[in-house]
Amino acid sequence: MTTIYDVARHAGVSAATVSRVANGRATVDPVLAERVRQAMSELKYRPNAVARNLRKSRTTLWAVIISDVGNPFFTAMVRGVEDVAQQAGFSVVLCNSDEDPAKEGRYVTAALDEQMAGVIISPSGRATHVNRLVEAGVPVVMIDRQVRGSSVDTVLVDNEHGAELATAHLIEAGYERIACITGPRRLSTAAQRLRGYQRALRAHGRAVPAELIKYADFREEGGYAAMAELLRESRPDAVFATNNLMTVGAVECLVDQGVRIPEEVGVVGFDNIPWAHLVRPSLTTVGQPTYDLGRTAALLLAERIAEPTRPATSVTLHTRLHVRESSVR
Amino acid sequence: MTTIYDVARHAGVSAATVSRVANGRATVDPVLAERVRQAMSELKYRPNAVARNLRKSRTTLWAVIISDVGNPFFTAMVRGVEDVAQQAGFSVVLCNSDEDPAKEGRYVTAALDEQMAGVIISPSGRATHVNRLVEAGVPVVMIDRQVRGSSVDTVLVDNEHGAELATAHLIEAGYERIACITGPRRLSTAAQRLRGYQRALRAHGRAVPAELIKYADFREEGGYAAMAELLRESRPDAVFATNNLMTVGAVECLVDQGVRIPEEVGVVGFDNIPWAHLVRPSLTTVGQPTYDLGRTAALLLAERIAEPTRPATSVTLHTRLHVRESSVR
DNA sequence: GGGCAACCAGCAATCGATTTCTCAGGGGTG
DNA sequence: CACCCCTGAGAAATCGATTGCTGGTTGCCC
Repeated sequence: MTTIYDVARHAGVSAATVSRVANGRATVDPVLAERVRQAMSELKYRPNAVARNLRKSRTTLWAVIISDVGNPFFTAMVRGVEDVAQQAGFSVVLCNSDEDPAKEGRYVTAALDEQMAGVIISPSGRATHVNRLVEAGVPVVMIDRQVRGSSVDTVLVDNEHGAELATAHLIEAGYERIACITGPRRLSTAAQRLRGYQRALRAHGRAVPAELIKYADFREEGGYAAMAELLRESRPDAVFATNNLMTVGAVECLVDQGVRIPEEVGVVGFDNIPWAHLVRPSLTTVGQPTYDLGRTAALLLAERIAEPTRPATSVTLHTRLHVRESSVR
Repeated sequence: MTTIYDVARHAGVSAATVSRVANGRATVDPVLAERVRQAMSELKYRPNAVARNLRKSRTTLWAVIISDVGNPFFTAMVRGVEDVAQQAGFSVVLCNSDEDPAKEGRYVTAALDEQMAGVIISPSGRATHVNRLVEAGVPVVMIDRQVRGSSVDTVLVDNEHGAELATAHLIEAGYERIACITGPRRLSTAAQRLRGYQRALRAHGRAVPAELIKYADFREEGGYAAMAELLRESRPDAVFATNNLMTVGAVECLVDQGVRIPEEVGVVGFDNIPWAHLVRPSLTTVGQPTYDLGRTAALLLAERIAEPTRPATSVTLHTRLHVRESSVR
């Protein structure tokens, strides 16, 4: 590999001058600068990023810690992050925590050790890991989920409102026993969407029967199992599932058991489901602006890096109900 | 941040000794070692990975360069890579080339600058970028696609065979005018799958009419457009699409135009399609062992890092035809 | 008891770029 | 004409960890 010293020798200047030229510092004689540029291109010089990182004690990498790379919701988000990062001169390290706080912790540690320039995290539990980053002075943005006890930039959607719309829609479509399959209690999205569901029921003068609420794991299997339990125990005539994978699981269960959608059971899911319109019946969903969620988080992170002391802001983006066949009988 | 010198001072030893303890070198007196460990935990010492990287001139990061994070095929693969990487003590940087050689080139440059320990790449075009890595001595594994003119470890599936099975299945199901929507000519997967299609036709004594072959872009829109053209120009009664997104696009087009599947047009797609069984009619696909593709590539990369001079190997995994409703009338 | 080997800790060099400090030289001003 | 200021380039320190080399100590054997 050619180093800055090789270039310096070749151009007949010192390494300091080469560095100055490479970084666009103004204080270099144009003639010398040209000679340096010449040498750089002749030797195909590329600065060693690791050495630069050590000296500057900061890299050009962002860590994006999400809980499931297999979930299209998160990858769409990552795409938004990546596009902004690229623009701003950062690369994105994607980390998959699998909803496991220990794994999340390991990635946070790695982000600290590697001196990442910033972290975008969809926290899978308590505030501990996020706080470690904050305490170390690493710029952080929380995305999709929030966690109590940390004041950091946050990008969310109006979960409660979206869930309320979805549930109200089912009520207005004439369903009576509307169940809710929600996610792990520790996740803010699960809690908020459940709250929206409850609020809609109350607003329509309905009871909120505990047996119609199931806590699952935000995965396909969990949705399937929860739906199976519901069918066995309390025979709902509609179900609101609080994320995409659980919606798919619930539908699978209904199909397997020969329950007709939407005639016997109406279905609404939170999150976009890729090709929701190809599934028969097509699925009614609460759509989220996933890409923009990522974009916004990335923009916030870039701003925080530029201006580390400014107060934390929280951005809420809007969801939209897409009514399709699965909820209209 | 506490450095190795802080620990050394606190434990009353030299930095060298701390380093040796931290790296588990045997040549340290157990008493001293214990004192060092004590000091490390008291000061919450974490070695600075960047400094270590500089000294060792190599990191613990792998770059995985794929052409579409939005495609579940690639993310499933990444998951396989990640699990192995984690085990072997590496972190994964996910890079999205978007099928754009220029963007791919930028990521390769970044991988070189950052001294990544290895690269897994699904090359989007010519050999140039892969060769830059090889020439720089960076361990590389090609995945999913191959590129001529580079001898590097490769993990593929039996594309031609899978395509042949798919096409033969359509022939045996009684379809007469079987079209093929394939991907960009420069991609080996597109070429091989097309070849399998042609071979199956010939093996059954069929002509291979040029008007039934469309080249598209491996994306949903491309599949849609190609299907629309086919319907307009040459009225096929079946279609074989060579990747998942184009299959979805083709089906959308058929649905939009009110063409019944499988009665009027039979459909088989290459690649798994998430929830293929929920789509009505459920889609017949050539399934690939995506997770294992990633796993295998990661294992090869780990081996090559351990033993850089061994000859390049090429692993071919097997596809499997999943017959569902869309191809049986 | 002396000599030699083995062991082990520390010094100092090193990785490659950045940046502070220093100093030379040119130009301007009194 | 002398002095000062300013510009710009180079020398050297620095970031934090690793590692070859050196030399002191201990232990074993004759």
